[in-house]
Amino acid sequence: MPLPESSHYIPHLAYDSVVFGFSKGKLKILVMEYHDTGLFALPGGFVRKNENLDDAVKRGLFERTGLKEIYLEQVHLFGDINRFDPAIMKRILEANGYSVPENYWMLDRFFSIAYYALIDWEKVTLKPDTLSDSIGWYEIDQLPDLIFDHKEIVNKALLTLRENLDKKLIGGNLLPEKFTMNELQSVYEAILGQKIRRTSFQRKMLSLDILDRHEKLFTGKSHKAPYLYSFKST
Amino acid sequence: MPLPESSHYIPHLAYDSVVFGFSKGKLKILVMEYHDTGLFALPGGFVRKNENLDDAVKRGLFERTGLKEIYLEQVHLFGDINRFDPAIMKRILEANGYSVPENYWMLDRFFSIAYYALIDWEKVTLKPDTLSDSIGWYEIDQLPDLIFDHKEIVNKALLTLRENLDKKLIGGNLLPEKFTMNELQSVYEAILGQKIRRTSFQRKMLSLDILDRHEKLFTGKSHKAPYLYSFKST
DNA sequence: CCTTATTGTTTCTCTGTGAGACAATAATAA
DNA sequence: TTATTATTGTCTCACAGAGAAACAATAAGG
Repeated sequence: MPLPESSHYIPHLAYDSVVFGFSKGKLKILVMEYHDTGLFALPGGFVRKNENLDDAVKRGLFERTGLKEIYLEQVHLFGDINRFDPAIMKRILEANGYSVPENYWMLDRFFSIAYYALIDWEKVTLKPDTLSDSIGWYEIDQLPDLIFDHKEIVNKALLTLRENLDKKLIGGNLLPEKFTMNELQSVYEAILGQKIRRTSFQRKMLSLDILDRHEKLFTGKSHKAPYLYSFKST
Repeated sequence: MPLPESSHYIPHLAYDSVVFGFSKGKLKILVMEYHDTGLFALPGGFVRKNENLDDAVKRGLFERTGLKEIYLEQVHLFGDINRFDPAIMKRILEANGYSVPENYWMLDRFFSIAYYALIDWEKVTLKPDTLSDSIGWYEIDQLPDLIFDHKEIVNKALLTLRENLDKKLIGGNLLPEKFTMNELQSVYEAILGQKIRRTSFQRKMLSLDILDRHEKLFTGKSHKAPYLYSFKST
């Protein structure tokens, strides 16, 4: 596969996505590792010249997760001069066997538009892109060192997610169709990074009138079985 | 003055700023009118190749308002293909007497990063840029037709401002150093677009412990004089 | 049938807000 | 000087929502 051509993409503009998933009570994000470099980064990419910005992000996420319908929110455009380091980009490309021309476009200054995505962890089929040999889930507080300002991007995305937690119905995007109140509470706790009072949370969620109650979930444990809930479709 | 050269600026990326001011009880924004076109637009500009994004926005606002220290918040990156219309840009340039080359960079597709700014209306000295013959204040609900998607940018900026109203201490940036509780309430009402209960507002503001109370303001009206307040510096 | 762990609900308290009442007061009119 | 008027600062009462804890229901195991 040849090096991507400048003529196909908008120069100086990249996107980086913070893909949140939830499993085993922990909030996690997707991180890629580039071939033979030990460098970790957020899944990102470039915008084609005839492509809407949002579509570019969706395309990148589809290629890596197999998901077509993804909940997306824009976070911030990072545009400091020093956020980008062409030496690192060159190292990544060369580690993949490319010989990089002197003024190759991917070594220029880059702005990055950050998005966060919320996905149901179970529905994902991970696939590394051509430059990387792994893509995987990392707990939010156990991330490896990330290139450029990607750590800052993660922090800003998490902050934005927290601010949106009450305004937008976020829980549903990180859980399967049906879930228990306890699971929903765990999602909120993982996002906020703190414990929530069980009874208050249940009362509030039920009073919002956004949940449908379904059959009970019998887990085999020796105690009362919890109800399953789903978010109302309308 | 020659046409701006492509080599000095980041291609495909512009910024547009929604500059909020407050006077006579109304929320207003700055709008420019381009020479001999009848076209109105938000004050915007381009990012120099060796310039931080935030600095570019500050530079543009300084040139038009004379203010160095401006409260800025990023709003959104607008990146749909169809948001930009090269014909309009060509018309603006030609109305200014330029002959525009075939593939001139300013006719390319543009992304626009939107910011809002909050300024003290009294401190501003307005100055149109070279392409426009006027820059002035317009009430938020009496804007002229704006080019491209600038109306949408205004709406999004206002929405973001509302969401930030409680989190960030916004009132102080739109008022002089000292102000009455009534003036502060008017700012909140103008931003929210609805009346607020006087007593609740006063009680809440005072309980937040963010205001210093100063001397009374004697307006000459025949009623009790209100106190002046300022935001605490720390 | 009793125990255990967890869930769903209820109760009590405290805080903050909506709504309105009331007192204070700066200038004007009598 | 005194009464009037408009607006401000404060207080009171009612109500809604959240924190904290108690209590009842119940699925499985012993």
